[in-house]
Parts: sequence; structure tokens; C-alpha cells
Amino acid sequence: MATTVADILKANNLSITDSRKSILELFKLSKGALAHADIEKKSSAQFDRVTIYRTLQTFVDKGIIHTIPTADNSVLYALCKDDCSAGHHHDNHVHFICDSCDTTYCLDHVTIPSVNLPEGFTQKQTDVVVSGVCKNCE
Amino acid sequence: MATTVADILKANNLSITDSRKSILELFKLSKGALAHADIEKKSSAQFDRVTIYRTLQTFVDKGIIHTIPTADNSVLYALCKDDCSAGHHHDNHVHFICDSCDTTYCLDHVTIPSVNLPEGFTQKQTDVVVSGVCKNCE
DNA sequence: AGTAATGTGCAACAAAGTTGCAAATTATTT
DNA sequence: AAATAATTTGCAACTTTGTTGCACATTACT
Ligand SMILES: [Mn+2]
Ligand SMILES: [Mn+2]
Ligand SMILES: [Zn+2]
Ligand SMILES: [Zn+2]
Repeated sequence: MATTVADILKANNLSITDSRKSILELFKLSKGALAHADIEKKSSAQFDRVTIYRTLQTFVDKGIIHTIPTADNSVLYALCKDDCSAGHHHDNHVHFICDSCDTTYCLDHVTIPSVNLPEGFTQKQTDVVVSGVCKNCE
Repeated sequence: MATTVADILKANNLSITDSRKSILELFKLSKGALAHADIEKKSSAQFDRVTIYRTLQTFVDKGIIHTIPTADNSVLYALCKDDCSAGHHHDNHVHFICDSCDTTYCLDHVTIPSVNLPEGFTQKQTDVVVSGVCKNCE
């Protein structure tokens, strides 16, 4: 019994609506991370820009998706596969951006390496974004 | 004989103008990275928004400053201290963002750890952004 | 089915970034 | 040191991206 998108919404105390179902479905079907613009294009039904913004924000708040920092400072989102919850993300994995096909992957099994900070600096969170060529493009 | 901002501009074949001198000076005096908005505020003389955009882009192109990816996807810039040149950045250092004072540091002496990518993925560049509390705020 | 709670779309707005072009500044040549 | 050529600046106009308030629609609850 695979978890449906409705299950996920229910588990997070979110009303089950068309837009949330469609957008969450998109994430489940997508190989890589999605930007706001991708969702506007890919979703068969047409949702208002504002609805998409709010849906994404809600999903981030609930720990359903996480944002990914990129070198060109575009905003990307991907499903949380770790056990994230409202207010507590712990997506401690490396992200990979393919220079060729532009897909952004969550490398869920590549853990964040530890970093030796100078005296006086305390680490709380570490983001690692690697770019290069992905396995489909090599 | 310290290198003046004019020297840096000259070395990069850039005309020595008021805005470029002021903005470059700002970077030299600043402890941390600067956003476009910081420059608009901090520069004593008032420059047009467009001039600031273009100056920053020129400096990035010439390898004088580099951009820093951030979790909240704001665009930050900092001086390149490594031997970067036009078209060839190699700022292989860790960046640190203080959650308390919001300063972003280039940790020039903390080298990027290596990451074990899955089969088929080729690494070209790695960005590491650590957040936490800096030495001034602890 | 009826009511309360929540979410959506629209409109209007704000912020961020881009482009073309004339005027001003800087560099180069005489 | 002028004159000229090359580059840069500021303005205006525009695009793109993101935000907010509110009436209406949908979903959840009794
Ligand atoms: Mn991820
Ligand atoms: Mn740096
Ligand atoms: Zn690829
Ligand atoms: Zn600090």
C-alpha cells in the first residue's frame, strides 16, 4: 500500500485540495528538483501563481519539501525523503546540479562531510551543492 | 605599498570610475559579504541601481568578486582572495552565515571537503555553505 | 445537509532585475 | 593640453518575481 499524496496531506493536517494533490504528485513523479516556473508549466490543470507560491510555502513549513540553494540563486524545491516535520527539517544530503541537462538531484545517500571551522565558529547546518555532469548525461 | 582599488581596476583593464572605486572600496572595508541592497545603502555617494547591478556583474566577470549561494536564495558577493581571473573563478573555500548577526564570511582557509558521488556523476564544482553562530556572536 | 474552517483566484501592489539610449566621464591620440 | 575615441552612467520604460487583502469557492466537521 503505497502512500498516496492524499495520505501525505492528511498526515500533515492539510485540507486535500486539487492544487495540493497535483503539485505534490508532480514532485513524486519528477526525477529532480522543481522551480516555481516548472510547476506552472508542468501542471496539467492551471493554477494561479499565487496558489503555487502558497502551496510551496505550506509544504516547506510542514516538512514535505525542502528548498535547495543554487549558485545562480534560483529557488528549487524537492521532496523531503528524510523524516522531516513541521519546523524541523533535517535533509542532510548533498545536492547535485547537472551542468548539461540542468537537473538537480537530491543525493539522499551521500552524507554531508564534516567541516573544520575556525575557533569560535559553531556549526548548525551545512549545505553542499555539487555541480558537474550527471549519470544520464555522461 | 598596498594595492589600491584603482590598481585592481587597472590590472583588470577597467576604466577607473567613481562608482567602481567606491563599490570596490566597500568590499575591501567590509568584514562580510555584501548584497546589492547593502551597497545601495552603504555607499556614501548615491549610485543608480542599474550602475550597481552592472558594476557587480563586471566585477564577477573579471574575477574580482564572487557570488555566494545562500539558503534563502538572496544574492551575496564577496572579494575573491584566491587567484581568480576573467572567466576562471577558483574560490574553493567554505562560506559561513551567522544566524545571529547575519554576516556572511568567506572562510578562505577552510578548504572544501571532498564528496563521494555515486557512479556516473562527475564533480566539477562544490559549494559549501555552513550556518551557525560566528566568533563575534558566541 | 448545514455550518465552520480553510483554501483559491483575482486585483493591486512591491521588489528585483533588464534593456536601449542619450549624456557624461574616462582613456587615448594628436 | 585639446581633440577625439571608447567606455560608462543615469534615466525611463519594461519584465519578472514575489506579496497581500479580500470575496468567493471548496473542504472539513457536526
Ligand atoms: Mn534534497
Ligand atoms: Mn567567498
Ligand atoms: Zn544531466
Ligand atoms: Zn555573528
